[in-house]
Amino acid sequence: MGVNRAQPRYRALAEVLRIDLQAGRYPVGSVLPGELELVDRHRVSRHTVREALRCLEEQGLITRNRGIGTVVTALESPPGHVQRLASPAEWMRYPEGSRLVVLATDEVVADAELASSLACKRGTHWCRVRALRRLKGRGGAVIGWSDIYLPKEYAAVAISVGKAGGYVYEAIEKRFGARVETVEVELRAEVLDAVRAKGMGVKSGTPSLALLRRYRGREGRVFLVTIAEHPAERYTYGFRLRRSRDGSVWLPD
Amino acid sequence: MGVNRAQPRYRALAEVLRIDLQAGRYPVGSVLPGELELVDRHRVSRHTVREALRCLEEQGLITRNRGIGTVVTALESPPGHVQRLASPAEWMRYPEGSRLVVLATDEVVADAELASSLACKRGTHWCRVRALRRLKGRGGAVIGWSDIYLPKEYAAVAISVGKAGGYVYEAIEKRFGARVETVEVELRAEVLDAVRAKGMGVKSGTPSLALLRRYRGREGRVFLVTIAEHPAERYTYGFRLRRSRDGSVWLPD
DNA sequence: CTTGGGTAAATGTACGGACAAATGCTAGGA
DNA sequence: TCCTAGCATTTGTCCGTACATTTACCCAAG
Repeated sequence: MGVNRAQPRYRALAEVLRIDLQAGRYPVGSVLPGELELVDRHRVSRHTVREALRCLEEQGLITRNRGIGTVVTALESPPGHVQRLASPAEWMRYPEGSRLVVLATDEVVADAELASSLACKRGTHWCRVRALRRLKGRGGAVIGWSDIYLPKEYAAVAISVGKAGGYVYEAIEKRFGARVETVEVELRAEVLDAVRAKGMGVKSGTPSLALLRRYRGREGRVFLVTIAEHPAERYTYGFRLRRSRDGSVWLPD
Repeated sequence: MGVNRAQPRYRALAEVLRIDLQAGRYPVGSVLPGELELVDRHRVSRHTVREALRCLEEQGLITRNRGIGTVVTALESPPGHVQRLASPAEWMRYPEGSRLVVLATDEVVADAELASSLACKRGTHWCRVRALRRLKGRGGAVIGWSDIYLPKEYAAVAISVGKAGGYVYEAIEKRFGARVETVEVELRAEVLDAVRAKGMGVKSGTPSLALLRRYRGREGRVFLVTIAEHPAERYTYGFRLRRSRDGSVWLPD
């Protein structure tokens, strides 16, 4: 059993299924044959089938739903050049850790631009917490400016921002019994406006990394949006990836 | 068996082990008890133990080595606030795909600044390929500028840049029998210099997302470095994450 | 027509066993 | 001394089985 094969069976099966997928046999949104069906077809154990499906799941090609089946979510990743790295990555790791220092809490009404960022209608009311991100320790350097937007009904958690550990979204989950299902992240370069530049003590017009995170619940409801600005001279984001066992994906190191 | 538990056993075990780790019982670099040992200690099957270890592996806390054992690689991620998202993420997905159009290939000698980017000594010689990234199709918009640096001994693959699909690092692997083990990614905001601004047809001084990727082989040897610039007005990087089954990590959607 | 329960189907969890493959170490021989 | 063969240890792969949990669907009762 399992002697001297170049590739383990589950990986070979994953490869076969991936090729089937990309050949159009199972379009996006369709349901793959059940695990037991695959057991019969390929004459392997269910364990092997499940390992194979796990491979495809890690590559983001399928999702598995109890009671429903295994659904195809993508056929493949577009052949970019060097760009496309399927990469588990820690998002935003600060050297030594950092903390938020709240500057102000107020209520704002979304204008056109803000509405686009918050994915809401113009005129919607939000609770906004403005804060500086500093390195830990007395007099720690300011490395960023965060604006945290909460829907009015969650405004109560505003006071917990900057308090001891834990994420804002976790505070909302705990307090209101909701659950964040997805996060949308947007990243772009900007030049700092005067207010934020002054608040962080850098020159107005400094290039800055703008990082937006939009937390959504089950039906797409927006729970929380944070917009962080990091001046180039104060902060560079970096991480390292290593190859997974089978070489198909990149993992954080 | 397995009736009405709030949490499956493997996840509970993962939690226990994670707490042990963070309590300092197994310092970074140390070897965890073997799987069979954990089977005895916790009175569960090896399958359950392995699932638990897989959880910890996905969180980046351990790595498992056949014949050696399970090694602790991290105790935890520093307690940021909203920032820290353990997140498998597709890195750089362009809308509709894009292609590289090579502008020039030349040889450069690393000055102090470049040496820092390329993680080499000053005075080292590199083969540099300069290229524009455009959306596909005739007259596709220019969305970025890439500088690709190759060590002199790999200069032969320079001609394959921009040619049909596949990554540059894969070309190196195939041609020279090497294997990329890790990738370091650095991200920051910059203002474009005159040359690149002109090349992309934007105003000099435009804010730009600078993305550096440093590919390394087994002994840390640098195989390839790419530096991509994306003007803010031309490109925003975005992706979506969803929660993993057990809620411990974020996966690409 | 709506609501409820029951059933079938699908994946998830968990147990058991066995052998393969990689590594580190040791003992023995050249 | 050095090198190799072999052994013990550890994780990887693969098989089998059973039951739990979730979901979709049908059908009967109200």
